[in-house]
Amino acid sequence: MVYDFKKIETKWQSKWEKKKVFEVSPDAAGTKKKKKFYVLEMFPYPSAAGLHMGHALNYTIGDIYARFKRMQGMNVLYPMGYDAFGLPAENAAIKAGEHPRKYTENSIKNFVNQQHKLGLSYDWSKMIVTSKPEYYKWNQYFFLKLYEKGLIYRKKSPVNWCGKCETVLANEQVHGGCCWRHPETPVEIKQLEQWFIKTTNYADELLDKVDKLYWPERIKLMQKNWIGRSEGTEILFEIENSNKLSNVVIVHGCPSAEKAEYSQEKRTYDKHWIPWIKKKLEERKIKVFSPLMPEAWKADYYNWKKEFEKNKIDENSVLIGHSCGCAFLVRWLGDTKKKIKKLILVAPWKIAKSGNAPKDFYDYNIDLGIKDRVGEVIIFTANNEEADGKKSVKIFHDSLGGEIIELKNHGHYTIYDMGTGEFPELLNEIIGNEKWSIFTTRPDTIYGVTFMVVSAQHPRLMELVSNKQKKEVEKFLKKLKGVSEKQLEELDKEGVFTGSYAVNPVNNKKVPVYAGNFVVADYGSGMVMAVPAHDQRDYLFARKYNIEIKAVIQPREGEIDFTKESKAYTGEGWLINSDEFDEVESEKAKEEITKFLIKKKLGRKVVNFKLRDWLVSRQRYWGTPIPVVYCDKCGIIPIKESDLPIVLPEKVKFGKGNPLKTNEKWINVKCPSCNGKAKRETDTMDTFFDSSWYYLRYLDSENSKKPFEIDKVKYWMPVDQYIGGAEHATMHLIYARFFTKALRDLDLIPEIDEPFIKLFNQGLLHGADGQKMSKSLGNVINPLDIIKKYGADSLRLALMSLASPENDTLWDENVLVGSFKFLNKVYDYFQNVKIVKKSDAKIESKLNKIIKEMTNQIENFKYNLAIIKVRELFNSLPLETDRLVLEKGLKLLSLFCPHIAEEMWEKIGGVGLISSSEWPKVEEAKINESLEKQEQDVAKLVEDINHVVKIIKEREGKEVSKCWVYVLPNEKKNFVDSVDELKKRTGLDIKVYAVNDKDKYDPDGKSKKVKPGKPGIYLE
RNA sequence: GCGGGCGUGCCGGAGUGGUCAAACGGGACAGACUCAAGAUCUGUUGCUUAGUGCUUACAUAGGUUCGAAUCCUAUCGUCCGCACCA
Repeated sequence: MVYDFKKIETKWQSKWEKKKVFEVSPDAAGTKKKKKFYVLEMFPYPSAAGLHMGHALNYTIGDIYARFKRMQGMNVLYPMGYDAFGLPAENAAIKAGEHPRKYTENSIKNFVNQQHKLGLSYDWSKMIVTSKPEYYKWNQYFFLKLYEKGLIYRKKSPVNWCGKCETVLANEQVHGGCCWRHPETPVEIKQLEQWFIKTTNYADELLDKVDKLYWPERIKLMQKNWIGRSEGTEILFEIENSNKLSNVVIVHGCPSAEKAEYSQEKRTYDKHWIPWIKKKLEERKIKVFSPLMPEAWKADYYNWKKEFEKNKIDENSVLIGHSCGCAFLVRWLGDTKKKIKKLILVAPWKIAKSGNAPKDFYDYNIDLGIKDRVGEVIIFTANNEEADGKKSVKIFHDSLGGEIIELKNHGHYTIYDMGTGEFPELLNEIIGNEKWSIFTTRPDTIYGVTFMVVSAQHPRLMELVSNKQKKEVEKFLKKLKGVSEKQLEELDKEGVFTGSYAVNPVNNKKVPVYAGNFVVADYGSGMVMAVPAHDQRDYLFARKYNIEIKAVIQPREGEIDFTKESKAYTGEGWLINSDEFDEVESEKAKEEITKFLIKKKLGRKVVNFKLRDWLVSRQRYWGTPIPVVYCDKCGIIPIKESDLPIVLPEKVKFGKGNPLKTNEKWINVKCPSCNGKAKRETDTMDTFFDSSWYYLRYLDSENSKKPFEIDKVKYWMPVDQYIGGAEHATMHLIYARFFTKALRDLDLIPEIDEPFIKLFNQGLLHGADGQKMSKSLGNVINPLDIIKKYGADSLRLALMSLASPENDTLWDENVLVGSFKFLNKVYDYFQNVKIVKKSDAKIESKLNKIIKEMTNQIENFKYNLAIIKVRELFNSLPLETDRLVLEKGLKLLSLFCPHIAEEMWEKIGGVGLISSSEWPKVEEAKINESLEKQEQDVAKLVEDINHVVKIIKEREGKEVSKCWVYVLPNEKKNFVDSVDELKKRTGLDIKVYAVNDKDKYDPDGKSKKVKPGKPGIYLE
């Protein structure tokens, strides 16, 4: 007979739902006294394929825990939701020719249905779906908050571009140089303007607090490695750039009105810092022009242009503008599409109403292509600049990027503001930028520097390249582009000479600067000092290009001789060839050389992190729109909070790339600031943004006024038990931890530092063949098929008995069948059991012992062991048992197999639902160990001795008279005290030794066989 | 390359100093029930001359200990994470 699991399971699933058994709230009657407990599983990414076995495993683990905590009397929040945005849905939808929203909704429906069938005890009233405006509105809200706080910024940066996805990938989404979704597609490096979140601001806290978490050690380790803190020294190297700038052209601003003294001869209106800078540059034999613009106070662009173009401008020119001169230069650069080396804007102005030049001089659109043609952009401004000046800085910066330098009390940079015509900061920008910093953890090897390497991906690489080497470098870069990143990893260390030299600050030695393929552009400064004698990478590079290898660390033992050695010496030792630091121990030399450099203002101690800022822009449709607009006049303007949410347009045309970009209707908006023409940002957010705070939204999922009520956060947070796969060890868990801290500092949530106190990682479930479950291998087991054939209870039981949940395991059909058989047995038992008044003491003892063990095991996720105990219990229950024992036994089973437990509970007349019943308490008094334990004492020993004496006599016909007894040290006393009795009862001369006694006599090695409660006996 | 995990009987897997020839499940074998099969139940499942037995066994080789599957060292195999982070 097979029990009707189908009927039972649907019956109880609908009862639970109807009675809202699992719904909770922080203020419900009677729950105030209860302790809260928040159980959370990593929410799934809904796909049309539906639930897979890994999901089933994960959720069963969480469900058992939630049921356990509930029965223990806690107010348990156990919610479920869907991480519904993202590329795969968009791609799948495109492929299927339907809208991603529809695709996602269908997938979710399917998931919900399947999760119900598993008997999971979620509070469905709290369900969230991240692709709904009611959810992502708050993404946009948080984005604005973070932006306000300065935690979000835009930066042009080399990004990982996947040609298949047609979007940018986070560093974390690049695996082995390829897209994580398309392992065969190598990632290209593109330079794009991107939104970043300053996760690095929290690097220290993220690292420090890892230790406070009750997480699996390996996950903590992965987090630490990911954050990758390393202490070292930053050292300034002067670069002798052979690529001298060709000329400098300075454009002055315009005066408010014509005055008599504005003459060519007197040049009054450019008399700020311009004469001084001109003089300084000429001293250095740098060609400088500062044209005097015709009718400066009228500022006609075309007249100015004519005058300005009398100067020859080329790729090595530096252009400097002051005030409205900046407006001129930027317009001119857009107009002529000229390439230049550097653009310096001093106190720029672009606001027509307050500028001195006519309106049309300012009102033009900035060409966004300028930043690609200008090597470097620097903007000087001041803390006490006028508001419109500051606004202008923002407008220029939004379009041109570059660096903003804010000096104190420089106002509008007139001679009246500054009180002097001297402007050394500017001079420095023109000629003195040739100092590059590098990061090293080995300052002790600085005397061994024989070359420098700058990353081939470095944005400022070309500044270092001399005209002579230009072709070589470009050839090298082209070659690099040709190989995929994947190959690049296996590639030799390669590079090319840039034509520049660096000067070693400790001994003024000139060393060549190479561009290399093995230097990471965005770690440290993107340039390294190379010490081939003591760094393996540098060593290989030096060998390849025949660069000098200079040993500066002498090992404590032996010598190194690079005519013989084939690898660098990276160990410790004492210094050689290092001037005054000779013979200093390398560890000590790190300190001393750093101190020396600090003193000379050429270095400082720094901490570097591997953690990068989080790139959140995605060029795809199916995500949260980033809530900003681009205004021609105002630059980047965030959308007003009251205008949220920015809803994704429903009608979209999918073709190449981001369909938002071509949606004219959606893109064109009015600027929230000036009401002028503006365009929407078309990038959407990385879906990790959604999952970084979803655990907070569950607490108040219906709230339309706020992302959540703060009181609810206070009550429920932090998550007490988080459950999910190790695949999220770095990305999701870092972002979510960052988010919690950022929201805390924005005062949006109370003082909660960490979102997930405890984390449990379930192991991977492999196919029966030991391979990953995958369609192509044909070893996928669909949970729904199993439920149909054996029922959810059997599936849950089998999944939990396969192995310890934290370990990887293999799917085993036999275990499933065994589980099913067991449940049938249980069912049969309850059909036949006779309920009596009192149970056997042995059973009571066993039950209580099992309750005790199981409570512990479940608390620690040792579900597989707990199940063994349940089986043991039911296998030993006699057909006559009392109600209490049966009820308690069923409660133990109910965590794993809730449906059959409810059914049997009802059958024997249990009160209410077993799901809402109380977890059985251990009655210690009923545990009677002696019922099971075998005693070992003196009497038993006598018996054993006599037995052996008898055997020896029978076998060998020998009489024995002496006996050595060996016992464990801690048992010795008991036997030594009874020596007389032993002698009397055996008639032998008995000596008792502890096994570690030195003077024992034991030719047979019997003492080695001694175990607790089992002495070794040697007879003679 | 760096970091982490794992390696147990025919199989899946417990066990992390002694009560371990090793839980529990599956399989296999034998028995009971049955005309028979299935289901169910019981027993056996390292070797053994049956002994308080074993120059037997927890990847391999050493070591620590009275005693090691368990601790240490090295090696091999395997899986995972990061990957040129200076």
